Amino acid sequence: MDKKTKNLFEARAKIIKALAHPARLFIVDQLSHGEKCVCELTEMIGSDVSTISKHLGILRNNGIISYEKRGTQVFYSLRVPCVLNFFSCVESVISSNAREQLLLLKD
Amino acid sequence: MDKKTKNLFEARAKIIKALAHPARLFIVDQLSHGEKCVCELTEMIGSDVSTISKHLGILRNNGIISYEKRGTQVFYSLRVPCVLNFFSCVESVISSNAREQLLLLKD
DNA sequence: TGGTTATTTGGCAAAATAGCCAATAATATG
DNA sequence: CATATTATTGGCTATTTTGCCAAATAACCA
Repeated sequence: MDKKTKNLFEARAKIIKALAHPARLFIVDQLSHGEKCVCELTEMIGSDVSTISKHLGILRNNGIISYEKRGTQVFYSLRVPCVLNFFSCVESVISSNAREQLLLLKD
Repeated sequence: MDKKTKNLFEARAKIIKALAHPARLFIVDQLSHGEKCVCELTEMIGSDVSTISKHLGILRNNGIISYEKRGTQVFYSLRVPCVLNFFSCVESVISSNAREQLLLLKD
């Protein structure tokens, strides 16, 4: 694999890795319904604020979400809505796996 | 976040995590052109066979690829082609980030 | 059967990730 | 200004992931 190809796939993996966490997927899902402040997301997820802030930082640094500061609050929104397309495919993988499991049980 | 929601997003993250590695993305990309044996993928990627085999195991265990044994070789193929849709979105994130970088340089 | 090739598995050390607490920064408000 | 609120950052430990080597497994062939 030449260097250029390697860089390409590393860049792609970096973006996907930024999404590869339950809390971060939940955040993306929530932001698809409109902007949310850190406190709202923290409330919903139920981890420490610092933890949520770090998750937001990962999504932000990878250009998946954007933010706007208003007063003491920071509001995040989805910058690249196409990531929502991931969900339907992931869902089909999950149900396909479940069907496979059922088939195996029949043996 | 209730338990059901938590489980849902954990299941989704597990699938996405399985894809979140340069070598594994490369494998998915290659398999989109047709089945490949472990030796071919190993040759292309240039890591140890055992490393490639473990990557394949992760994709396989998450239902993203399937395999068929023929003789001493094992041929892998893409089980859920919709994961290829990820690439175009990821690409748009990357180019959007690049444009953002350019804007920042102008300041 | 013995040897060869292809692949997987076990085990280990290094690196990356996650999540908490404490400390800091920024802004609003009395 | 002092204090409260909201969010980010630093630092730490625990956990997970990665990738190599060595060993085991499987199928083919002489």
